[in-house]
Order: sequence, then structure tokens, then C-alpha cells
Amino acid sequence: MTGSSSFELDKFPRPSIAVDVAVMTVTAAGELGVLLHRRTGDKAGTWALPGRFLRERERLAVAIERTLEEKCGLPARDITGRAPRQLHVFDDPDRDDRGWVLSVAHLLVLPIERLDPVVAEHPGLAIAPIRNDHAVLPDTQKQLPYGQDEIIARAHEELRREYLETPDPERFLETDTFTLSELGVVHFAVLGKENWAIDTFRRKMSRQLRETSAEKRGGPGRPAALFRRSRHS
Amino acid sequence: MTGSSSFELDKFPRPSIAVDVAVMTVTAAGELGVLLHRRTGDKAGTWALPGRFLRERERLAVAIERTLEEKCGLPARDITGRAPRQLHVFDDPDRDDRGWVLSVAHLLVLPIERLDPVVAEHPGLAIAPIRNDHAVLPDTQKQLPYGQDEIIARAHEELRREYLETPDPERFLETDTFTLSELGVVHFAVLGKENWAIDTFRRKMSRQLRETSAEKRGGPGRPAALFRRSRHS
DNA sequence: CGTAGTAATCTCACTTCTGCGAAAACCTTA
DNA sequence: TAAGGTTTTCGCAGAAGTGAGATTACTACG
Repeated sequence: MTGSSSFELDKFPRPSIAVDVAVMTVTAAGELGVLLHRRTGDKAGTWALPGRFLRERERLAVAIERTLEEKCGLPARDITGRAPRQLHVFDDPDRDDRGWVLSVAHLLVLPIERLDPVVAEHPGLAIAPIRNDHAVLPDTQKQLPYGQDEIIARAHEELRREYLETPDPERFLETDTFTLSELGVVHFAVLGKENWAIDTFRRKMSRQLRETSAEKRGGPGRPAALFRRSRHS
Repeated sequence: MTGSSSFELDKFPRPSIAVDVAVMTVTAAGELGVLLHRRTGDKAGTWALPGRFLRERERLAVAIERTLEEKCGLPARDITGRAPRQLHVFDDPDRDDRGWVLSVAHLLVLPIERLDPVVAEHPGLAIAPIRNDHAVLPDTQKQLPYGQDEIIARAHEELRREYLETPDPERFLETDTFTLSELGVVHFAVLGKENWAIDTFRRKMSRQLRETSAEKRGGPGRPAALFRRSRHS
């Protein structure tokens, strides 16, 4: 920005700023899913990504956090320690028929354990699986409003890029230690079978983790070594 | 966003939106550089990235384009065919002492040939080389205002990520055909010597280019094969 | 207790990648 | 026109990565 006298700010009309968030998780079935909520107001009943308008001098991350709390009943402490990630600013002035709105799209990853109880309790919430790069809605609605399908596509793309190289950087897995299989379920959900090579996966990831002396046993098959995140990831 | 009655837009105060752009180039000396301009107004004389406030219903890319035209005298046709790339939204409400401003940072790559004549003509412009991930300013000023150093760091990081894999995706090189050495100068400028392996570079890039039957000769040394961008890059 | 089933890990041949030095092809200058 | 300098390209041996099958170590069930 250029140096300007302070009243210059008032010279220009200003857009409303919205935040939208694709909360992504890996379901118990091992599928990548996104949190949707049923809208209220004039377009009640349709599914959409959570989002709302930015309040005065509010930070984007805080707006995201409050949206999830207010609209989805997700307690704030379910989000602590997790930072929403900016994806894109949608700036088409005709995107929103209510007026001139810029929308900042975000990605937030949450473990399914945090989402499941909340979704079970609120009928206005759903976790839609993502197939072929778009969300499969719970009923006959085909698309999300305001081109939110593109948000999901961008979120998925971002995740794919990260998960090719790094072991669960967004922490779908919350536990301190985990087996390579557990990690594999997450990566498989993100990457899909076309980008999935189990051998390469195990080798690349185990190199980036610290092995613990413990094992996980109890299930069928050979016990699996438990790994821990390496210090700086 | 949730469905809302249309007057809801007016209920909230709205922030000013600024766009800032790191115009990056590779200088004749083979260094990565960024375009700076001397500010006017109350902080006249200090160097900063070009930027201004978004006008009513203006698209971000258009605001960038006009900023460069109005503030730096870059003719619009120097930018045609090139899309600024969003990097980040800076949302700290205290970032700008003039008020509540969100700033959308962008990266735009331009070939040095387009910048050189304009910079030579305008004394308020400079191309600052980037070393150790921050711009080396032309005079005693140490830092850019409003944390614009972070914009440069993000821009550089983004470029590094792309240029490890793909031959000049942002098109520092504008000519139709080029030799691997000419391409190498650009990649070296972006990646720095620590990420530079000439053999790997040649092999990885030549595979992604189409060889032409022409050669470039005239300089000292063996003539170099001229390559062309492959269709979809 | 033995057998079947399952999951994790190891082994090995094969392919690809990497760094380096040698060779090729040109320009300049004497 | 021959020698020297420069730049590009090729060739090779060693390193690293890949995919598939064999092996190991468990649980479940009769």
C-alpha cells in the first residue's frame, strides 16, 4: 500500500468479507469427508459449507472458529491447537447475489473423533464423503452454493500435495503414537488409489517418524510398531 | 456463508481491502529481484511493494494491473497474458495504522525485458535483489513497511516449490524457444545454489520440453539445442 | 494344541537416478 | 589453420528407489 492520508480509507466503498471453511476429516470407513450444515434463512434447508461474515476487526481464524461454534455447535476447545489454512479469496463481484462480497476460503482438518459426537447430536450437520473431487451430498441437492465445490476441490488438492511427501501434516490423527497402517488409512483417503503405492508410502513415511519401543497388538495379524511424530513435523 | 436476508450485509462494519504485489523478475545478472517503488504521501520516500485499495466491485487481478499502471507506469499490455497469483490475506487488524485493512498479497512474474525500460525511466522505481529471503533495498532503509518482507518470503517460497519440478512455469522467460542454459539461469536464480544440481536439472527439465531442430550458436562453446515449452505447460 | 487367517515386515532382483569425468562442437586469436 | 578456451552433451559406475513375493508373528477358532 502506498502512504496515504488516513481519511483515504473512507473514500472507497468497502466489500463485505465472508469466511468459508471446508472442515475435512477421514471417516471411520476410511473416506475423506467434509462437514456440511443445513442453512437457515431464505435458503433454508440447503447444504453448504459453514461460513459467515467477518465482524469488526475480527481475525479470519477467529471468525472461522466462532462460525464452527455458533453454527455447528463445535466447542472451541475442539479447535484449539489447529489453525485454519487460507486457500483462496473469491472475488467475483457477482458471486453473491446479496451484494459485493469477498469470500476467503479456508481448510481446517479435524479428527473424526471430534466431529462424530457433534454431528450425531445436530441433525443440521452432515459429513459428506468426497468422491471424484466433489462432495456427495446427503440428499438430492446436487451442488453447493456460491461455487463452494471449488473450495473443496482446492482443499483436496492442497491436502494431496502435502500428503504425498509428509506424514499426516494436518493431523487427521490425533494420538501421540500410531502404526504405519493407521497412518496409511489417512493417506489413502487423501490420495486415492491412483496415487497410492503402499511400499513407497511405508518407506518414505517411516523415515520421517521416530520409532517407539512399543507395539500395537490385539487385532488380527502381526503386531505393528508404533511410531511417533518426529520433533519438527 | 449461510442464507441471510439481504440487509444483513449492512449490519456489519466492513474492512478496507488492499492489494499488494511482489513483481518478481530475474535480472540480467541472474539474480532474483523484486520491483519496489518509492511511496508518496505521508511516508514519502520510503520503498514499498506496489499496492493500493480495492475499488468498488473491482476484481483483485484488475486492481493489481491498475496499480502497476498507475503507480509504476507499467503499460497494461506488459501484463496481459499474465495472472497475478494470490499468496495470502494479511488480517491483523493492527497491521495498518490507518485503520482496519485486510491486505491480499500477490505474486506476479514479469520478464526483465518488460521491466527494464520502465524502471530506467522512472526514478521512483527500483528492482531490489533478493538475498537470504529478503529484499536488499537500494538505500539505508532496512525493512519494507507493513511486514511486506513476509510477502516476499512467501512469494519466493512459492516459486521455489514450483521451480524444483517444472520448467519456468511462471514464465520469467518469454521467448518461444530457449536453451537449457537460459532456463538454468532462471531456475538457479529462484532456487539458489543450495538447491541446485545442474545434472538433475537438465535431465528433469529436458524431459518436460519439446526439442526443436534448431540450435543456438554464435556465443563461445558448443551450440546449444533450442527447446520449446511442451503443449500443456 | 493345531490349523487357518491376517497383517506387518523383510528380501531381492530390477529399474531409475545421480555425480562426475570424457568427448564433442563451436568461437577466438595468433 | 592450428591451438586454446568455452559450453554442451554423452557415458558410465555407484547409489537409491521400486514392486512383488516370501517370511514372520500374531489372533481366532475348532
